[in-house]
Amino acid sequence: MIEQIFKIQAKKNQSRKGILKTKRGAIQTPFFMPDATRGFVRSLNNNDLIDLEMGPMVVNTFHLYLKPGMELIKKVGGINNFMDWNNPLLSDSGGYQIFSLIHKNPKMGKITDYGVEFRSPIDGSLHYLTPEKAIEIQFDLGVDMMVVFDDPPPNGYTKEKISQAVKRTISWAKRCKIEYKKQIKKRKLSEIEKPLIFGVIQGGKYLDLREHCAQELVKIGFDGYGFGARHIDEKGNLMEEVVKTTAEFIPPESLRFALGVGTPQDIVKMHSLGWDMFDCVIPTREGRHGKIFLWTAEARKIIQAKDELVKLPKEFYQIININNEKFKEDFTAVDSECDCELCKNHTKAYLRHLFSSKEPSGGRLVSLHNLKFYAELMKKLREEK
RNA sequence: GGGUCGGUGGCAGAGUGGUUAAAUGCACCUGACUGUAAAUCAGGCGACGUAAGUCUACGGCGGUUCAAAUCCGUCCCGGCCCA
Repeated sequence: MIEQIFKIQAKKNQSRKGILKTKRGAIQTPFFMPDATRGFVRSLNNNDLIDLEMGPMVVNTFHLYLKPGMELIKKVGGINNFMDWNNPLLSDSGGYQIFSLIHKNPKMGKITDYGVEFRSPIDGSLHYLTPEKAIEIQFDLGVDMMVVFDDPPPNGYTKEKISQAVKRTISWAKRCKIEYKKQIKKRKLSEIEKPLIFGVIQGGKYLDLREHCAQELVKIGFDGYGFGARHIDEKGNLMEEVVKTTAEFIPPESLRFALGVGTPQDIVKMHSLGWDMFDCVIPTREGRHGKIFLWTAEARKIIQAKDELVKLPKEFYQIININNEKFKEDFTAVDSECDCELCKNHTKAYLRHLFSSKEPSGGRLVSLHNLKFYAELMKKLREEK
């Protein structure tokens, strides 16, 4: 009998809480992973991330394969060693780069049913990624959780084109699973040592395509299933019905990974609809750009009082832009109730000065604050009765 | 004192008769960012007006011209060279 890797501890309506076991330790769900795409969370260091107690991070197959390259990573015994990071890691497969590089700019590569030719954003050189190769690289990285190579089309594509991407995603998922088994055998990995693997459900806004994709992936069998492509519409609003129904296509005992999600609001909503894992660049990227996430006074009270977060008003937080002129002579703290490095030590006026002077420590301070905000949010979701 | 080059929007700096409210960069203001080609990108940036538009502007004043930042005269200011 194989030990259960994901144990649901509590379930309320559709949202759930549980414990996920990985080779580098257990993780309570729901959780949010900061993106350390190239082996680092921009502007932060390991101690920052340990202090935040967020758990795992996300690294990227494509970016690490390009730089520093797999030869070097194999030499140091994997990406955890290279990063000096002993907590779990999840690697994304490079599938997203089909969307972010090629679908957005066809000059960046070519997609075929067999694999994908990428042009390196670093030096323009050509690289070929197949489902098999993406899996092999992720084994070489030595991560705890990996993702299949998938094809995430823009939501604006025709149903026919999205259907084609679904077909490709399913076929690639099969090849990934075969390669996954092959690698485990080849590397003689035990049940405890083997990484978890996630399928990714595509289908855009079309429920029948999502359903078909999910069914086929479940047949192949994965430890968890991701929501692929964008979960929001052109206006940035959550595609609630699609997200909700897709979760229902996934067996309850499997993990549900909302890739690239998202805003605090989207995370809360998707968790309430049955999703367990999240990752996004928003807290760090927007942090580097001067956008600060702040609890409203009311939400802060609820957070501290251990009330139900879902009962919060729709706007439980606000975002300020520290670059705005109105903060020029604002000598108050960003958030007087927050105990992060930024809020404890600096005024808004000083932080604005750091940004105005293009001093990178400004972006670092806000990234820290924003991740703390996300950490508090996730903790709150886990504490919900 | 003589010669010479020059004075353009917050700054730097193009433009040498009409296509110029004036390139470009910086600064400044605002916005975007969702499995990171992003310490990036987009828009705005003389005044008044929602707008069409109107007015005021290229050191000062005065000319030439249908038309001047651009040509002429003169004055003021600055750099360099000579005495």
